[in-house]
Amino acid sequence: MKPITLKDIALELNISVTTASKALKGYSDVSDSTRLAVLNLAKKLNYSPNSIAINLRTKQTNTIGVIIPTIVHQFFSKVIDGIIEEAEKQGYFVITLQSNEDFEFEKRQLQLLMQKRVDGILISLSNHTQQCEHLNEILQKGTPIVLFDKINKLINCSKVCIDDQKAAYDAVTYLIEKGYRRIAHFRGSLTPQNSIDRFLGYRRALTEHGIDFDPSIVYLCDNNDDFNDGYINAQKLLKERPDVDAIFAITDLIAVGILKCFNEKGIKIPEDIAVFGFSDWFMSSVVTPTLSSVKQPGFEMGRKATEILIEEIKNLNHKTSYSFQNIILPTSLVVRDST
Amino acid sequence: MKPITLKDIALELNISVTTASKALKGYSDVSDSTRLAVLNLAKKLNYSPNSIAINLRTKQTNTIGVIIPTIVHQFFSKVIDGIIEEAEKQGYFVITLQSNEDFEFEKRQLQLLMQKRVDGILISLSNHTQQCEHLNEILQKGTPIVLFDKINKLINCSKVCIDDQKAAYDAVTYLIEKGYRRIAHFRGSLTPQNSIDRFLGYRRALTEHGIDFDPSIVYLCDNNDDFNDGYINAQKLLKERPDVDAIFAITDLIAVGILKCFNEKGIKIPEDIAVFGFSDWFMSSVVTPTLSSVKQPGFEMGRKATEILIEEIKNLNHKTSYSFQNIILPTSLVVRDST
DNA sequence: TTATTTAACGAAATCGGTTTCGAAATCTAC
DNA sequence: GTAGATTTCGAAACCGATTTCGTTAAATAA
Repeated sequence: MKPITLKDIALELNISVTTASKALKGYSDVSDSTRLAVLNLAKKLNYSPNSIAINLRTKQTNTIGVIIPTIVHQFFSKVIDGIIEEAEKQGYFVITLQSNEDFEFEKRQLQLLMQKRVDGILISLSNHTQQCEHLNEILQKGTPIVLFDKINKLINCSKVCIDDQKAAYDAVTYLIEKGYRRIAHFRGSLTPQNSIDRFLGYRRALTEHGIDFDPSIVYLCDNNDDFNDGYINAQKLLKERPDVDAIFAITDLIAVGILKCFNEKGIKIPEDIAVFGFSDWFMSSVVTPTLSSVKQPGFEMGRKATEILIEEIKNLNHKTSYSFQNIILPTSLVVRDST
Repeated sequence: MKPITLKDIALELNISVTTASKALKGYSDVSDSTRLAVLNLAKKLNYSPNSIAINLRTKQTNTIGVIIPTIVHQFFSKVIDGIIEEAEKQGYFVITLQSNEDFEFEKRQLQLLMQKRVDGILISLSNHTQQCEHLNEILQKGTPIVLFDKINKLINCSKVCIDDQKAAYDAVTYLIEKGYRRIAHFRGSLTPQNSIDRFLGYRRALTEHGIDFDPSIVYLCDNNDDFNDGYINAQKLLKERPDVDAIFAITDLIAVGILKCFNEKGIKIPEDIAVFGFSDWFMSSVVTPTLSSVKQPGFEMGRKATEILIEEIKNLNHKTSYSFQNIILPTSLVVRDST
């Protein structure tokens, strides 16, 4: 019932706890005979060192904390997958918390992780996070943070993300090259950086290809991940602007909402109107018609962010200096039937 | 840079660490003046007790471990959501690991969690887990385990799951009542209990409604979550058994694979053939036609399993006895256009 | 005045390891 | 045979908090 401790081993072999510890850790000032005896008994008793005791002494928990807006989300679950895989490879555990896109919640979760004394933190900011004092405080305390996906350029730490503006630019450029001219944008809420960047990429693609930017065909979807927002705005667009021949949507969920509306109204995709999504959820490959989308490397983003974070943790331990990294992961277009 | 400790507070106030600790924990043998001084200084310095030190002394980590086959899976991410929410409410952290449906991996992950000294473990068994010694060992050591979703009845611990057989029975009964007679089953691999149970429910529904069970229209999908398995077997079925008028699929992913095949071949759903899925993924509400499915309460399953686990942890701490619980959560049918 | 509470505090042990430092015992060299 | 080196070990401090137990001084009771 009670876990085996070094004391048990020492007692059994009539040696000190010190010697038992040294034997297991390969110190040279232990005779071969005692070392062997300790090793054998440890194996026999299935001894496993109390990691909490080690944590206390080394001030390391081998644990990293992750905060994401929500876990029930294809993209974020892929990120978590990448995080867990890389962390495990390097001997770290992962504690996941959700911010529910709420700034106060996010602050609280960071507090909890700090109390838990995690070695480092990975975070994708909530859409309502404008200030960054709560993150700077933690950085000052010497706990490394790596931002991913939804980042804030003002925070002085490593970051892993995609180039949202370029990705959007590429998608819209593709539509233009396909011959579409009246391209609407179903944008996300106004404050998040990636929502802004995708909009900017959309606008730049238009202007650079000699198409006037028309703000009246930019529809606002307050919630990036609510397919009803896509559905409802699609109805609106049909009434208001029948001249639109393509839509670039901020997310696949919005795009799928659009598809549903069009399917119900008997509007042909992509003949009457084309639809381009963003994120390449699995769903997009099975809806009708299959949805063109921007492929976002979720797994790799999680993996890379974790790699950088653990690197920084180790550098801090060895007191070697390092500089922050700013990784932009490549995206690509997945062209399907909807365009 | 360095976290504030009790020692810092004691030093500053010229009192002992003991008194500082007592002041913070509300002991009565501390004068009001010193108590106030400690409390004020603690707040001023933003003192937060070192949880690792407390963990070491109390032998509690306030952390639970979770092992699931894969996190990139709508059902499991909902379960995790429920787990995290309930755990957080009760002051626990959650460490998530994946077994990748591999028995050896599962064993290893359990070892890791035990080394980490988690207070309890939640696990959904991999499809290749037949033996249960690795779990019994842990239970003997006094670490509570709660099985969920993919359980093993032979393991003596609490369990939270659905009645797969009844859920399948209900779905197939619905099809029969709708007038379908030649109902095929796209079953999952042969060993997992829920795969077996859903098959048994299917068969029982047929026989109890006077329809002969025909093993030649039971198609094997080795991987429950590979929609290609559904796609390929659907092609096979079209060639071999054009008389089939409905399919009950083991998962939504398989069902969506079937839909894709039928859509491509121009087969009308549900007129020519109906399709019923299982799990009610979000995807099912947006494919064409929308897919009827069995609603599986993922969030509630995670929440309830966590509630039971923490209850057991607390009972163990207080040395009060308790008995294992066996919770069967209700399922329901979500009827859509595919039937 | 003496005996007995009571209030307020701190030394020390504890949790389970790690690491420094010193000591004893054995061995080598001259 | 003795000085110095080597081998092997363990006492003690430490990580940071908790808790038991004992001590001192003041307050109360007899």
